[in-house]
Amino acid sequence: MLDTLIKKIRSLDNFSQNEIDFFVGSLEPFQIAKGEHFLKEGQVCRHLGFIESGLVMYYRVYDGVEIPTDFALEGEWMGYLNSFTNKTSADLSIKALEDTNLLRLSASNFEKIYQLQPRFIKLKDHYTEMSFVSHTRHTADLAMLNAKQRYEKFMKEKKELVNRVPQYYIAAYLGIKPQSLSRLRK
Amino acid sequence: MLDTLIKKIRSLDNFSQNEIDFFVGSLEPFQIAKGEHFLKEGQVCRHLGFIESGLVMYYRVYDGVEIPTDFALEGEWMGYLNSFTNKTSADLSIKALEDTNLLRLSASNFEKIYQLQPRFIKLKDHYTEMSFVSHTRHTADLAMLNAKQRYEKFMKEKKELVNRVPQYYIAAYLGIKPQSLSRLRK
DNA sequence: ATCGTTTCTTAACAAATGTGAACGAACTTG
DNA sequence: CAAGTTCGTTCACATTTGTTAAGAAACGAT
Repeated sequence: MLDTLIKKIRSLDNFSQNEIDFFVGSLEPFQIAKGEHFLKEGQVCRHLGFIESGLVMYYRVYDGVEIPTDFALEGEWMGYLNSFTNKTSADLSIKALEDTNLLRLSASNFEKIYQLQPRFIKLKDHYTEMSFVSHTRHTADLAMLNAKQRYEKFMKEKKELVNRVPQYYIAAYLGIKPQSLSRLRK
Repeated sequence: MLDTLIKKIRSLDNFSQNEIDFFVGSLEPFQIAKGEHFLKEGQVCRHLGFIESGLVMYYRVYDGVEIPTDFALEGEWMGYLNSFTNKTSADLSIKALEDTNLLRLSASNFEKIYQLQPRFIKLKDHYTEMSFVSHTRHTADLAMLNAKQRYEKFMKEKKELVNRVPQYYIAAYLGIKPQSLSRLRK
């Protein structure tokens, strides 16, 4: 999985082996047990994490109901960049839906990496873009498609999640009641 | 309106008068007529704009239908930061819903400002955060609230927009058919 | 001001989604 | 393994939202 990470970094810019090594050396292994939080609403996000294995959910609590806004799984970065960058308290939470192994990068280590080679900012910029684009897509889906279409699109585009995320979270993510999702599945 | 802008910038960090002057001097006045585009899908966003007067809409086209994802009005910054920062082609468009006056900041001028004082990056970081937060809120609203609740929330929180954005755009933004919105208004 | 176009409203009906309740399956915990 | 809990399914019924069509109102261009 580290290969994947390095490949991803290289694809962003032409970093030297030295720089890559320094970057990788700044990561620390970290585990989150299923159900535990990586980030809680109100906290400042002090790390980004590269997921080696497992699955996490970003969510917002609305009237006591957890509404997922995104998911991330092995081979992807996770964390709340706004909070990480601006040190503002997060307005959403991130928790593990499975036991999850991370390579964690602290804000202070990111600072050092940036001092060494400012082009590493591209990592953040790229990740911001990915995350923003995926969000506005989902928003447009919610605004434009009916429940059935949203579910079909989810099935088609998020195959990896279908059997790993509980139905009721998928339902909430799609803006559907669990019973209705159950009906659609027939 | 320039006062507002300067106040906003000062609120982000303790910039010197010199730096502020340099920043303001990098802006160029620019007009967009109602219906004209500031950015079209597929283009790279080469400017940010501070809106002096007017109103613009960010939108995505879905099956020939324009789905607004956000609005911006006088006193606010506009532009597609992902595209601006990463020089990637935009996956959404921005057009004026009213004749709009901007102070425009080009990517190359932003570069110069950043050379002078790297802390100006906070402008972008802050703006990214605002925009991301407002998006995930809207997403959660679409997923969680029914049409009536979404409309009521919009009426309450977006008073400035209610009478300036055409109904059918408000409807599309809220994920409702125009006829249904009309019914709700009674 | 007039004509043509676009936007908004209304209504009847159809379709989709929510609600509440019940039940069994699957998963935890002791 | 047993008991308790959570999760997923099903159903009947209520409510919301979409659809189609028509006309009224507002807007723009000549």
